[in-house]
Amino acid sequence: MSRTLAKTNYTDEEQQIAAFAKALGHPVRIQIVKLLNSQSCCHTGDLTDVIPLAQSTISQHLKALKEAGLIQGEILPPKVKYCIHKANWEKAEALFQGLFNL
Amino acid sequence: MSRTLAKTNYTDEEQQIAAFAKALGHPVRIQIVKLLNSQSCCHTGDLTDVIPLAQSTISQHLKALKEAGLIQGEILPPKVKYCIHKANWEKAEALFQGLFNL
DNA sequence: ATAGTTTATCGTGAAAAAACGATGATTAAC
DNA sequence: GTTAATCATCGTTTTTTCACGATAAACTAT
Repeated sequence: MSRTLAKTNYTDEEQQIAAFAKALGHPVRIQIVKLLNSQSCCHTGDLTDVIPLAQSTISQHLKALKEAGLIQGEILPPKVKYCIHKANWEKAEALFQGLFNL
Repeated sequence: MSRTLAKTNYTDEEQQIAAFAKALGHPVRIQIVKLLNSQSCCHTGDLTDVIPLAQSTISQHLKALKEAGLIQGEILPPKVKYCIHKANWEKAEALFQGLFNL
């Protein structure tokens, strides 16, 4: 079976750092992670108060950050508490540091 | 005149780091900046040898990195020599460092 | 002048991102 | 059981990204 005719040929590290970078590639998401870092955590509602975007839009951005692994959400009915995913955050930090200190 | 009904309200810093992150948000572009950092500089042709993508596609990615300010190109006919834009690279480094050390 | 090399740009198509309103799901409080 | 609150998901539209081939631009070398 011939699959992947066009080889991808990126290292895991390259893909990982690109994924982190992509997740941080929007000013709203920068705002969000900065907020989550300053306060230890916060709810979606807190964000909709601060950010002039529709609630559904903010939810989408949170999903993007979550899928990249940079944040995590704890369901705490009827709210959801979002926090930085510390382990992955530090992983991202290390990757960027490695990239810039070549 | 009413313009900008939906206020943007991002700081320059947030926009700047998001722009840098966005430019780094693709594995090929990570590969490219890594290459440009290891060798001091290189030509587009060198990249097309290493990366299995069409020449026009690579040129597009170089353009994205250039517009973000992370690299610069010196026309050296008939070739173009690409290098890291050192000042902006260090600016990006500082911004990411600031983001991660909150 | 002709031909060759190198790179950017144009035009296109497919896929993903960004934004919104509306709807659903879940739980708390009454 | 109704109602209110909180958040995610769905469906949609618009814009942007990614990739390609083809063409154009610029300079070398013959």
